[in-house]
Amino acid sequence: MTAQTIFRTLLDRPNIISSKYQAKQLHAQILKLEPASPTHLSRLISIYSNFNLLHDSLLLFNTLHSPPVLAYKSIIRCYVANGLLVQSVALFLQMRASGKQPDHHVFPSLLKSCALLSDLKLGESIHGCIIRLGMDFDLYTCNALMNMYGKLQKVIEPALDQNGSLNQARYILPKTNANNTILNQCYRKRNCSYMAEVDRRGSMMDSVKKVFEMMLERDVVSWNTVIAGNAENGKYEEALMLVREMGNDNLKPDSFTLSSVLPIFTEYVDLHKGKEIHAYVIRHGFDNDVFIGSSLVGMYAKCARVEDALQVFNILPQRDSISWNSIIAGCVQNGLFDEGLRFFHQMLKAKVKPVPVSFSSIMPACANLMALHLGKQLHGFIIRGGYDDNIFVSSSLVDMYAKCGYIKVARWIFDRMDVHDMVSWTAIIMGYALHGQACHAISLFEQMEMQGVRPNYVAFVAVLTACSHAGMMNAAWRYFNSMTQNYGIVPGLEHYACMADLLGRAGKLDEAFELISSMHKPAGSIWLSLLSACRVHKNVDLAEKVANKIFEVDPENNGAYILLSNIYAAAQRWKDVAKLQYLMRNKGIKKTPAFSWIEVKNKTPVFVSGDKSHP
DNA sequence: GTAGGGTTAG
Repeated sequence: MTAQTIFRTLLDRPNIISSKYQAKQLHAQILKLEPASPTHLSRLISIYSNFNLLHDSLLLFNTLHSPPVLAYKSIIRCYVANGLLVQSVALFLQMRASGKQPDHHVFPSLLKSCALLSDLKLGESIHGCIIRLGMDFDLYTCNALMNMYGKLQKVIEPALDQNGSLNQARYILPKTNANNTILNQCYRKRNCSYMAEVDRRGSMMDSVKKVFEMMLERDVVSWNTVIAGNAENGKYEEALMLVREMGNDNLKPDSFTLSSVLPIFTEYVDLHKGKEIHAYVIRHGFDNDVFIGSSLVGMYAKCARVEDALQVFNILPQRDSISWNSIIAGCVQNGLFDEGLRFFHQMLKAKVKPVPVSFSSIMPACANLMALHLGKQLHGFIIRGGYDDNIFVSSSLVDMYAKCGYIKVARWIFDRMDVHDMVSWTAIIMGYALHGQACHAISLFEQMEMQGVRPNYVAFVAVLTACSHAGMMNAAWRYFNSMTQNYGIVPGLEHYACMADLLGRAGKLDEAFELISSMHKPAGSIWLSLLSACRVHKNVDLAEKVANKIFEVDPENNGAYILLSNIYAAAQRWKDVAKLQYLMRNKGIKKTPAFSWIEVKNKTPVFVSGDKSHP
């Protein structure tokens, strides 16, 4: 066999080339032997682009006068893999202009570009092109189409208002990561005007369904794509139904299916179903899968099973930044702040680069520990790493500074955010509420409503807390009623607690009693705040009634015993005090002293009740 | 051509 035959064989079967080094060797040898033909050069480009060597591919590509489809396809794929999305679309247009017929290898990467650019119009026109070329029955192309529509739904749906038209302020343009700024800006301008035209002719999930139903053959990727599309867009029952249906095509759930399904049970806080999936994972040998590992950690953490989450994390054979984030968030969400911080440090030590999620997961630990010093250090890290344009990161910073006592810094960060979502509004409103600045809190709440951002359950907790701290009874009732009437949110324990607290402090004890009694299942904690109001307003009769309510639902509530005993003492009913203390001794009830702490000048003094040791 | 993790709660 001559050298030429060997190289031709290699070029015909590019899979034999197994490293970048081999690819470059082959290139060098071919250059030495003969002037390479466009076909051979295209195959080399294809090999280079498979190894993601964009620079080498482009150098070769630019030597071609009329590049063959294979060369175009390889460069487009390589552009997308390197995040040069605008360039990939531009090259596709150039290819069409040169009269080349795209084959079915071109579209999957191109459709991925549309998804990453969040450009529905472009995606739909490429879909049209696919249909005209008769490629709408190609398996890979259809899978990519479904993926694109599913991803677009996820970005566009939340930015649509009630009329189905796009709210520009809520539509966040993706970062195109292109190094050609002018091209990028042109693209964004075009994209904006396109997006403004979007009317909701039907949801993009309908398009996913249509493509799926039209397909002649479906493989496991097709099923996984349509399952993930439904799961990511909150259509949980549809997703689970599809998992059951894929068996009819003789397909079994694989690791992709499972990591799309697990977050559903996490969302449902369904430990039982989650464990069933865990068992399936173990039986089918998916327990080394880092994707599934992260989902399992998240599922156990959400179900308050931190021990199980830790166990899954500890036996993971490999960890990436997402599995670290899962365990960090899992600890923090369950109140294990120090453990969360320890994992964060361990992650840095393991040389895993933090991502925005790492910061938004760890920051609540600083906020709840009121660890200002640490929070500031992380803030520095965030600024240096350029993570501060992330809405999750900024919201967590607003919350941290507010909780650590720096409401002005919190407001400064809030004002410098590009866009505000409901959570960032809620964080700053709650900040003002905690600082007793109800006017600011209420004014911001109204600004939020005016900007068309719908408050949710937590946002009402924030504004009601503000009212309650400032004794603003009328405003509180207005918001409490507006919650159900205008937004259809059923008031929960926290909302009732604010109202009861407010009524109690104002001395309207009977009204408070009535309000709490009207609740479905009032918890002990809410009665306790009324009991405390009874003490302030010296109403012993009601206090006894309230205390009995607490003992009914929570017989071990030591706060209730202490409060009632104090109320008796204040009324000089010493016999009742003694009776109560006898009862407490019998039941083994002891009050754990509460304490507070605050970080001042890098020191954290701790206070107990009546403590005068710190000047 | 397909997957996992995040901010707000007296």
